[in-house]
Amino acid sequence: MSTRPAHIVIVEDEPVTRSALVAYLGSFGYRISECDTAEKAEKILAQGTADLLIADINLQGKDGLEMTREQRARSEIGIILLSGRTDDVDRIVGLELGADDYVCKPFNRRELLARVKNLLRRTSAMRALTRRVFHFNGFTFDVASRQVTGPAGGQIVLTRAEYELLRVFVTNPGTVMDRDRLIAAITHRQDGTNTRTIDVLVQRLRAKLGDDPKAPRIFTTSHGEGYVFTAQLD
Amino acid sequence: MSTRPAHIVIVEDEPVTRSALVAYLGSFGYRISECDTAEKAEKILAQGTADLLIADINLQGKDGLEMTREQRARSEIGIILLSGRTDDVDRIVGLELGADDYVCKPFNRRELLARVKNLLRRTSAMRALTRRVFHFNGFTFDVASRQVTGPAGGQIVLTRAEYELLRVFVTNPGTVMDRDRLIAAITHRQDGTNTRTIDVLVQRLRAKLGDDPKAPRIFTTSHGEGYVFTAQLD
DNA sequence: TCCTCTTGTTAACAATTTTTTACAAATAAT
DNA sequence: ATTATTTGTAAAAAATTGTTAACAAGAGGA
Repeated sequence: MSTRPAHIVIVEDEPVTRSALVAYLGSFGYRISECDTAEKAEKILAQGTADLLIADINLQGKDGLEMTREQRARSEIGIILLSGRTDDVDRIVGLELGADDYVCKPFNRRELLARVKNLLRRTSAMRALTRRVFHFNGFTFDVASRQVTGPAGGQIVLTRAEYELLRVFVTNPGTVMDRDRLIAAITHRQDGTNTRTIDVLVQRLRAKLGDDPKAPRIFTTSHGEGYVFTAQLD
Repeated sequence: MSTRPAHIVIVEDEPVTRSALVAYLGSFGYRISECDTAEKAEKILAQGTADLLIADINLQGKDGLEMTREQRARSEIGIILLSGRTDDVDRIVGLELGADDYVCKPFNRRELLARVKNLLRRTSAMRALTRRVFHFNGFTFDVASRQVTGPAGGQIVLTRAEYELLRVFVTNPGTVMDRDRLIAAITHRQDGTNTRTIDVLVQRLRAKLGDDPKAPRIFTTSHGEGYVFTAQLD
C-alpha cells in the first residue's frame, strides 16, 4: 500500500546531531522538517500535518518539555524527547507530560529508528480516530466529520478549501497568518497559487458563518499582514 | 473517562518484582493478570481482552522476546519489556520486534507508570481499528461476512467492488485517500484503471447508504484530492 | 455453446468547486 | 486631501466532481 510517508519534525539546536538525524531518518523515506528553535517548529506543527515530533529537551528559549506540554494540550502527535543527560527526574517529568519516549544522547541510531517506527504505527491509527470539536460564537465545528452546525442548529456545508481554512484558523486562534501560510495549508497544488484566493475563501466563510468584515467577530483582517481567528473558543 | 479499566498482563518469574508491579499498578485501578511463565500469559492473551503486556525478557522457557514476536504477529497489544541487563543489543532486538518500550531493572515505578499511561492512550485508539465489525450512522458493517445492515434493520447488498471500497474507507476513517490508492485497494489488475471508476462506485455506495454528496455525512469529497470517510465510528 | 444477468468500466455532459480577474471600497502614507 | 496600497466583492474561467447511460467482461444456467 503506497500511502504517503510520515512527516517528522525534528527540533535540535546542535547542528551536528540535527543533520545526522535528518540524514538517517530521511534515508528511510520519511518526510523531515528540521528546526533549530521551538518557535520555528511550532509554525510547522500548527499546520497539523506532522505525525511525530523529535525534540531536544535543552533548547535555547522554549525547551522540549514546554513544547511537550503545549502540543499534548492540543494534539495527539507522537513525541520523542532527546536529552544529553541521563537524569531520572527530567525523564519522568517528560513522560508524565505525555512524551511517548525519552532517548538519551549519545543514542543508537537503530534504536531510535525502531522507536520511531513503533510510535508511528501507534499514532497513525490514533490520528484517524481522535475527535476534535470546537465551539465558538454558537457554532460547532467537528474536524473529523467536517461538519459545522450553526447557532440555530442547522447544518452548514463547507467545501474542501473552506473546511481546510477554517481548520487552520480554529487551531491557531489569535495568530495572524499571512496569505502564503494560509495557502500552504489549503492547497493541494504544487505551483504557486494566487494569494487572492485566500481573500475569496475568507469572504465565503464569512458569508456562511454570518461574519461582517466591517465588524468582524470571527475572521478579522490584519491589514498588510493577513487574517486572524478572533472568536472565543469555548 | 468512565470506561472499563485497562487490562494489563504481567509476566515475571521473579516473585518480588512481580508482586511489587501488581500492587503498584493495581493501586491505580488497572485490572491486572499476573503470570510467572509465557505459557500461562498466552492463555490469558488468547482471550483478546488484554490491552497491555509487561513481560520480563529473561523468563524460564519461552522468553519476552519470543512472546513479543508472537503477539505482534497477531495483535496490536501494547508491549513493554523488562530487563535486568542494560544491553544495547537486547533492547534494539526487542524494539525491532515491535515492543513499544523497554525498561531496565531496577526501574523507577513512577517512570513505568508514565510509560504505561502513555502507551494505553495509544493502544486504546488502535484497538478500534483492528475491529471487524463497524457501526456508523446506524449501519452495521461486518467485514468478515461482507454484510451491511441498515438503520431500519434491512440487509444492504454490496457488490465486490463496493465492499472492498467500504472496507478501505472504514479502516481509514478521517484519512483523505486519492483515487489511485482507492483503485489499488479494490482492483487486482496491474493496468491503469480509469480513476473515474472510483467516482461511480462512491456514488453507488452513497445511493445504497443514503448519503447526499451535497451534505455528506459518510463519504465526503475532498476536492482535488479524493474521498474521506467522515462518519463517526462507534 | 449461447443466453441472461450482474458487475466493472468508460464516456459524455451537467453541476460544483477552485482559481483568476477586474474593479470598487477601504486603509495607510505622503 | 491626494495617492498608493491593500482588501472586499462579484463574476468569469478553469478544474474537478456528480450523474446517467451505455458498453464490456465474467458468472452461472439452460
